[in-house]
Amino acid sequence: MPKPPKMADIAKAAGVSPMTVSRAFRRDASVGEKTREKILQIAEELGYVFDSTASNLRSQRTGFVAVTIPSLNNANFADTVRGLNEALQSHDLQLLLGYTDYNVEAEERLVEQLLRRRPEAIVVTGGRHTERCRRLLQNAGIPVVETWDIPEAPIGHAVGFSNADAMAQMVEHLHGSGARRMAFVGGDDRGDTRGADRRRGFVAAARRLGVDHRLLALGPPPVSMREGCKAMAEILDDPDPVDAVICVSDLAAFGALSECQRRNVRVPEDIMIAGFGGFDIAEIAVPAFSTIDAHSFEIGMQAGTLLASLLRGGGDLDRGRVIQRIRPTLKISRSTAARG
Amino acid sequence: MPKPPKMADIAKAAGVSPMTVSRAFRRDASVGEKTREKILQIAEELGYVFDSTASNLRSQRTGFVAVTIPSLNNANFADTVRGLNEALQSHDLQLLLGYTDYNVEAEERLVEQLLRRRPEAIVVTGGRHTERCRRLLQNAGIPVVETWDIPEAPIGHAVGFSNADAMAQMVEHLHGSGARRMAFVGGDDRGDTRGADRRRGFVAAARRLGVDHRLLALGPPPVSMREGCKAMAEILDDPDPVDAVICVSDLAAFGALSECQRRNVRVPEDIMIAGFGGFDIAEIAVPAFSTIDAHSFEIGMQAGTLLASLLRGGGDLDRGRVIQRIRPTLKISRSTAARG
DNA sequence: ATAGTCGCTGTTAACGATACCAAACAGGCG
DNA sequence: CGCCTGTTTGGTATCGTTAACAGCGACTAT
Repeated sequence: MPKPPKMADIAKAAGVSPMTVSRAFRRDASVGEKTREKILQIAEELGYVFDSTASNLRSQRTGFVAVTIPSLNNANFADTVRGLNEALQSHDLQLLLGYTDYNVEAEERLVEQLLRRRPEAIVVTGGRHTERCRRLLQNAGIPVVETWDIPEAPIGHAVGFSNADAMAQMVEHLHGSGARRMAFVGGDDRGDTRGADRRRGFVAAARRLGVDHRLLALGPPPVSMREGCKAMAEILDDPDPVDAVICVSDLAAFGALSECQRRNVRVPEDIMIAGFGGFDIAEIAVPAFSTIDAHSFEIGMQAGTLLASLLRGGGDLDRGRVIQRIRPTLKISRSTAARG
Repeated sequence: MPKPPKMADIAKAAGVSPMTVSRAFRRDASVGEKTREKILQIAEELGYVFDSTASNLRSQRTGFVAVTIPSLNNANFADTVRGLNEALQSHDLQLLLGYTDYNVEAEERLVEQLLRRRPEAIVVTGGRHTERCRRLLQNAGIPVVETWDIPEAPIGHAVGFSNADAMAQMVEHLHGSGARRMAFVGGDDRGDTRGADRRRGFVAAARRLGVDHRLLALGPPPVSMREGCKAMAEILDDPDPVDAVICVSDLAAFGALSECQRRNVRVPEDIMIAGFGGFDIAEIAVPAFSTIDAHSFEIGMQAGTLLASLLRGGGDLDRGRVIQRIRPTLKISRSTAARG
């Protein structure tokens, strides 16, 4: 098997210097139009594939943007990644994706692994990190964006919202619909700081409104539909049930809703249900249930746009620390309608 | 801002040669245990982060496995990616992910872009590619795995199943439950070859069984819940409705189911519904609906395991072309129960 | 004692592209 | 015709690591 051709081979075949071939492969470079076409054609014929490993080393630019998310199998984070990708791909920036499985130690390892690849920027989910992880990010010398939270002490930029406030809004809405005894269904939140923040917001708002409240924890995140079923089963089996159930995610909320249907418990007449995330299912389920749309896609898009302008934007790099606050939307549906 | 340290700096600080530092950072290399510890400690103190761009170039190994999937926002593909990741991460192989948006031209561009990064292997979804894309993959000189289909003429290895056969199985099941007039709800399938295969399987089986059948196409993939609603609305508005509806994905099936609930159409008594994908929702919805579990995670896991053994497995690289056939599981639920 | 083996460390020269600088060339203008 | 400006092209050194090989001391077997 012959070795694959390199630029020097193309150069020889085209009767130009390797430098000219290099220029022919880049948008910005100045090469005669005819020369470029000839070079590209010869490259195609010889089956040349540009080698970015060499380019990366010499130019000290990889075109990578590293991204850490807790889990791929979560429509919210997937949407954020989609937004990032959309904003970045037109600038020749490639996502380098890794997941942390809702675990800050795993995040630290992952971040180190990603930084070895010399990304030009890094996007992390959440604002809680190990000490060493913070240090790594700070010293990396590249733009850092924390998403989904607005951390108290951001490392670099941030695009997110207050999970606690968003949840508090939902509690107020339910209270306005007449709910007086509420349950919060969440997961263990050692690693899921967003889940923990939502729970905090729930408790704070419930206290403030003087609403009776209880908490259910359901094992490690991500909290799925099945867990929602179990939680609702537990709630309904309780001799002294609640008026309203708020779930840490729409998946759990749907599980809860389905459990009600199985038992012929009416929603919202017998019990109200609300979720979090703005998933399609909240709108499609019967009855549709109330949720909070955190605008996952938008979060990614904004983080991506910010990075694109920082990395490829020309001169105005010094806009300092950017804290982008997204406003989650409360989407009210029949599942939390006030009782006639 | 001082420049970040490189191996030579660590070497100087530790009083050893750069080569020894290099060895200290690798598992396999032979370095004195004391020396290694000292080097790693000094590296940590100086905030050194290993630079794989240089390593990649010199060693001609990147540790990348490139993956193309149609869309991240699809639980099935996300599961496959999760399986891949699980199988590969313990071998120091990083996924390099890109999406094609169900478009073979976009796939071609993506594959070229990915190959520039010199991955050690590439996993693509599906068996249909542009001519140039096939050529690129063939000439890349790395293992190629096609997943989710078993192509007629595989480029390299394959891990998948016959979408057509799987769907035919479902048609047979519905026929066995008494359905005699069926509709298939799918998307435009210019790019979605898996969707197209499922439709083919549906038509073939329906013909074979002499079952009346019709097709609904609902715009570009991915087909979502909303499209399922619309399709079911159309079907129910038809003065001459069908017995059973098979959807190209579970999301569409759930949409269809919810439309029935809105209209108080009973499932399965008035109409049967089946989906595809083995999503959680099929099991949780009320009624639970029948689906085909394609074992998405397993597909990724097997592709990953295969690659790990090819790339890191030692000597037995020559096992030739591997065609791994996954057997999808028909999961039968109440939505397609035979009428009493 | 001597050769052979093993474990560890050092030296040199790449990997394949591009930054940087210099040179060749074309065209415009007085 | 010569000078100047701007575009296109070429030569050289280099990015930071590691493959390949050599060297050195310690230990074992004969």
